[in-house]
Amino acid sequence: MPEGPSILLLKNKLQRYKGKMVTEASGYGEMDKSAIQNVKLEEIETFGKNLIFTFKNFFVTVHLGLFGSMLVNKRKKVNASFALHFSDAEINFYVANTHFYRGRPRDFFNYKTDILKEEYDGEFVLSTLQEKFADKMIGDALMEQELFTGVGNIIRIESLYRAKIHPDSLVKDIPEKKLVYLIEAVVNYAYEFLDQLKTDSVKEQALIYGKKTCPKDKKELAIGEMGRIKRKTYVCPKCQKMYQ
DNA sequence: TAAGTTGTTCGGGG
DNA sequence: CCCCCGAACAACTT
Repeated sequence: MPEGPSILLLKNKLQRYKGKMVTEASGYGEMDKSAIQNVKLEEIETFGKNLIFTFKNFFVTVHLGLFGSMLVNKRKKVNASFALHFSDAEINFYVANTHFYRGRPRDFFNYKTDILKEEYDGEFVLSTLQEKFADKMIGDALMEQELFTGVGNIIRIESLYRAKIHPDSLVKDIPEKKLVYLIEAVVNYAYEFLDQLKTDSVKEQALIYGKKTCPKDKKELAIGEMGRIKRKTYVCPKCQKMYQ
């Protein structure tokens, strides 16, 4: 279910639990939950596709993968993999991967790469992209969470279309101006995605993701796996330039 | 009904 | 030691 914007939306929904006491944690996940007992939930944050629950000396990340979901004060038939309990409420996660960290999130995660954070730094992303990912195809590089934290398949497809770049173009062959435009398009579209989630219209409003033809000239899209990554890719071969 | 999917981790081989 | 790739995992929709 989730790319970065979906996780940010979940975070926003949970803000009312900030400052509340967590009475206990449960779930079949293997993470040690013994420290999460009668502790105050100090912050709820995100980093890319991770939801972060911050306590005084530790924090827990929750990642929903492809099939995960969250319910507040409701339960599914299947067991939760992780749950936080309050005196009068509960947050349940299904098919979620969790990690326990001692310390603070900022000491572990580089907020400069998170497409939905204030601290996002497009210049840092650009220079890292050119230095460390020059020989990769841009369609693959966009999925690297250490560089484009929070980008998933939909944001990848849609931002490449907006920037008119073919995903199989090597980073080193793409003019810097185009990369700058792409990096801006990623963030702009991520915020559009966030808005569209509120009306459940992400797929409807996508320009080429899940579509058969290009909205510009109604020509057929190329659809299939491209690059190294095993994800379905949508491209308009006419609009999106292959740099080489 | 079987296939497809907004994702990551792990381990083996090169 | 690093990179690459395939397998594994899981639940829900069409």
